[in-house]
Amino acid sequence: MTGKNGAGRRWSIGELARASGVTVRALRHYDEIGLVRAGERTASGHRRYTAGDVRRLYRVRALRALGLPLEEIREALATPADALEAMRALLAAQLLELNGQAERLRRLTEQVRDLMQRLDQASLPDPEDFMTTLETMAMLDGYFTPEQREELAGRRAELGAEAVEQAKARFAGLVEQLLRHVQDGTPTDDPQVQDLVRRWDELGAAFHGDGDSGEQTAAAARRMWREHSEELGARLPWPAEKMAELVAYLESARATH
Amino acid sequence: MTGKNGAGRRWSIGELARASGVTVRALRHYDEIGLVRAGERTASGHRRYTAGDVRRLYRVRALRALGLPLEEIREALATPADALEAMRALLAAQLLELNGQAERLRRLTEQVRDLMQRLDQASLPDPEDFMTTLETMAMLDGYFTPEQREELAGRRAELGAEAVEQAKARFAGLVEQLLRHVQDGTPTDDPQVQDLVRRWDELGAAFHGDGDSGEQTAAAARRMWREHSEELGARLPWPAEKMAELVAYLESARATH
DNA sequence: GCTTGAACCCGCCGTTACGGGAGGTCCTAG
DNA sequence: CTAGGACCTCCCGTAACGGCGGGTTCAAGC
Repeated sequence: MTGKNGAGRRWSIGELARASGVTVRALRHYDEIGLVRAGERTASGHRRYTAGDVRRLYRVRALRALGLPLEEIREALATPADALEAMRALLAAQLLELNGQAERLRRLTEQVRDLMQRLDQASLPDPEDFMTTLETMAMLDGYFTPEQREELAGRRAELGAEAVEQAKARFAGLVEQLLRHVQDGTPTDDPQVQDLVRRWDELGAAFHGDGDSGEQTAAAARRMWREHSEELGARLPWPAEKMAELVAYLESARATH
Repeated sequence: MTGKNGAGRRWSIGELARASGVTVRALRHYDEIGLVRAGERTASGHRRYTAGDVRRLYRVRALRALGLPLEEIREALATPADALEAMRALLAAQLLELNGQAERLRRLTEQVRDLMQRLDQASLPDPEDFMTTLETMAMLDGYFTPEQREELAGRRAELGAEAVEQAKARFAGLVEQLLRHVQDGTPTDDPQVQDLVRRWDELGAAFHGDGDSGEQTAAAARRMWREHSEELGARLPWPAEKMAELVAYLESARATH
């Protein structure tokens, strides 16, 4: 009787907008990018949407509500055969994507919470301290993977605050002694120096962990020190250039096996 | 001795990019929007970053890594006094934001998973069926709040698949009987009609739930039927215009108390 | 001093999914 | 016949840069 597209209701863009809850602007956008075309136009150019167009719009909206980008929706709807298979693939991919996003969100939330905790409990009086913490965080970002950062944070929590303070004190002692050797020009293969370096590395290992992943973390830390000794040194009670020398001295000492 | 800004190292934009891991383009962008300005320029216009600029960059990167928009970072860093309080507020707001995003992600994931399940277990052979499901989902979106959708899904799961099928069958019976009354022109206050309407509403209540929230859900459903009887009716084994009439008939019957 | 390749400059277009506005045309009711 | 909606087509703006193109400038080697 009636041809496939000949008869049936038509919707103006405004009517369709009201019926579907999509804005007129968005409908025009979908038309423009060819996602949901108005099947017909009046002589004067007004859009006329057919029932088929309306159904397509609803499909698009459903997939959009799942968070899919318009481009992927178009591709999925463009597959006439194997439509179900395409959908399965699309949804599976989206599920992966969402899981990834959830994971990133989890990490971010964790970091923000951690930072707030430091703000609340740690050094109350000095804004500079906190700012410096921020700066250091950004540096760490470039060198450690998220997993490594998580491990480091976990290990610090595990050791406890007083153990960390104790380690810092021991670290300060090592720095003082080593700086004196640097000053005196003691050769790096001197047994005393080697012993100090060994204790330094052991101290670090408590934070980096052991085994292969611990070694990678330690390597990342060394690389960071090598490339940023100035900035990192500025936070310590010794002059930055001294720290740079010290880092070079340490590397040299380690190189002598 | 040396003035506050007179001495000290300067970084070219490329050096700073390599040292910080930020791209040259991003650095120029930060400069352009006034977020991290190069404190100096050479006579020919090349950017020279001072140590202060570098520190500011690291702060910005740290806050950016927490997901904060550049505009908020600028505002937070612009607060000289009360910097810590500003940080606290900033992070607290960000935590709320992240929680909101996580919640939306959870909902999306839930929906995608649900849809995949339908794809896998339900009507395998017909792509049209699934597409129609999609279309219906988009309609529901406009009428039910996320909470209502969740409740509806929960109640359906709770009732079980066979109970849902049984309800559908009873629903079909009611439609047949009511359509006959519409055909015959039975007045809507006829006791038989009123009884059918009562049974109809009871059937719906099993899905909508009871109490105030159930009534709101039911009202949303009625509104949807009123405004979309054509499209929804197209999925049922009765002609769409018959369903539109039926909806009007039902409304009239309910209006006669 | 000159050349040359790398580094740097600025300005502009593109990305997503539309929002919003300008300026003009069309439709329908009174 | 006129008023006021509804509709049309450009076009700019969004966030945070990426990536051109075309033109200086710098630093090192000869």
